[in-house]
Amino acid sequence: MARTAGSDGEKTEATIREAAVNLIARFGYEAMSMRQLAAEVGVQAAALYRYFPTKEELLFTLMREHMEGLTEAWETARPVNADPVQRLSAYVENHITFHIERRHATHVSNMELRSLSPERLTQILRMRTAYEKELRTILRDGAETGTFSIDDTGLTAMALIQMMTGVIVWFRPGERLSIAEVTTTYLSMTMRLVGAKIDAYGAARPFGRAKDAAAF
Amino acid sequence: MARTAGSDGEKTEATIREAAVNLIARFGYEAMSMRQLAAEVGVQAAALYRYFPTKEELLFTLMREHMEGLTEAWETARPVNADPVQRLSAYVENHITFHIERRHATHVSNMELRSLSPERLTQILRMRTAYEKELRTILRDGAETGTFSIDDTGLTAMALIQMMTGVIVWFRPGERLSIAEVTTTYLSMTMRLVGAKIDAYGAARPFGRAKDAAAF
DNA sequence: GAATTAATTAAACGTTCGTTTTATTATTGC
DNA sequence: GCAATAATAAAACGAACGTTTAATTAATTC
Repeated sequence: MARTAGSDGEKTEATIREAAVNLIARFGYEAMSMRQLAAEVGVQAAALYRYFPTKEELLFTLMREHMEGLTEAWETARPVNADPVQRLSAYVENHITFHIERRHATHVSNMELRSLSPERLTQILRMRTAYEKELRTILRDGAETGTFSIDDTGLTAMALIQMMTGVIVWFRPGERLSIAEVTTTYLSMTMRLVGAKIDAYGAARPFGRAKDAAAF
Repeated sequence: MARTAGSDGEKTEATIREAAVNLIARFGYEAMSMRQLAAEVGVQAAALYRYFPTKEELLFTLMREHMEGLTEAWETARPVNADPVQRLSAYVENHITFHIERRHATHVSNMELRSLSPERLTQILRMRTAYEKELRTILRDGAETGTFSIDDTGLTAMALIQMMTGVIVWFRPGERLSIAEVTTTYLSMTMRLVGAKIDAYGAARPFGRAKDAAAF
């Protein structure tokens, strides 16, 4: 009926975050109750409010940190002074790896946007748009230099992102394919989709050369 | 406080279906209350239970009919005795057209699966799997005859479906692009993604010949 | 070791939810 | 035009929801 032995705020907060991502991904934000979350964490529902003032703020925190993580991952992975093929390769690889490794958090960020207040929705969408713009820039550069042949840059960017993010719907770790195999195949499909020149792509390939060269 | 003048069961049921699809697509199944739905229809909440025994049965009905509609549309559109390129073209065209014209129902069928009971979920997933299998068959046939060059048939099918269905996320009728323009561009991207031979595709093209020939 | 602060429980609050019950009126069939 | 039935309204049910308040104990500080 009060503070329990060995209790630690930082640990509790981390446990809440983790449990919330899993529960929301599985049941949905609206369907997850604060009591259910508290039970999963091992505390009473009231204890959650020491860490997050409202249920929506908890959701927003999860989404914001997911988007920040994605942006940071890309800033780290983004090659400097590279040609469009290399940059597109890096984007695809980073996107798929990041999303597969954070399947549940991605599910939350993609499916629960409508549960955010307008202001918070705008904030998340702004981060998402900025991230997607990076891809559009790569595609446009590649189209202008003749490396890619693309009808509609914006439409192609959306198609690629939907295709790549869709991996989390069917991918299950430890089954038929490894992350690396999935990434390789998606890289190959992406390059064909944007009409990348074989030579330019072949020269830029970071891994899996033999199998993919045949795929073209 | 009882039956109202001009009330008609069939009309009311149709109105409920329509309003439910829109509300669930906008707010989500869990977030939509039966009272909210009733208000949208213009009746009391109790009246809904004359048409659907539970909220979940209502959701299931909407999903089942959406999947049945998709299956029927494909059975009508499916070409007989056609080569893989023609069949893939028909599949893409049917899929995109159907989904764009039923954006809200598609949203419901894709996002609210976790609100179904296990038995109903299985039933919907069975219909979906059967529909997706049609695409895998086309891809496999094309790969075997050398018309397509594909790494992994199952993976490519999932990638294509995610890419095509993703249209409903960003497409808004009456904006920059028409349905036909979107379909044409997606057809072009699809054919490149599966490595279709240009000649075979060009010969099979049902529409938009000039623009798309250039796209390859 | 006393005072302070951090972490939590237990209980309750008002609201809303899906659903049921009962009564009432419009329409239809004969 | 009268009985049967279809279509609704009004009110209520118990349960669950997000959240708040107050009390209580563990850990930390000095």
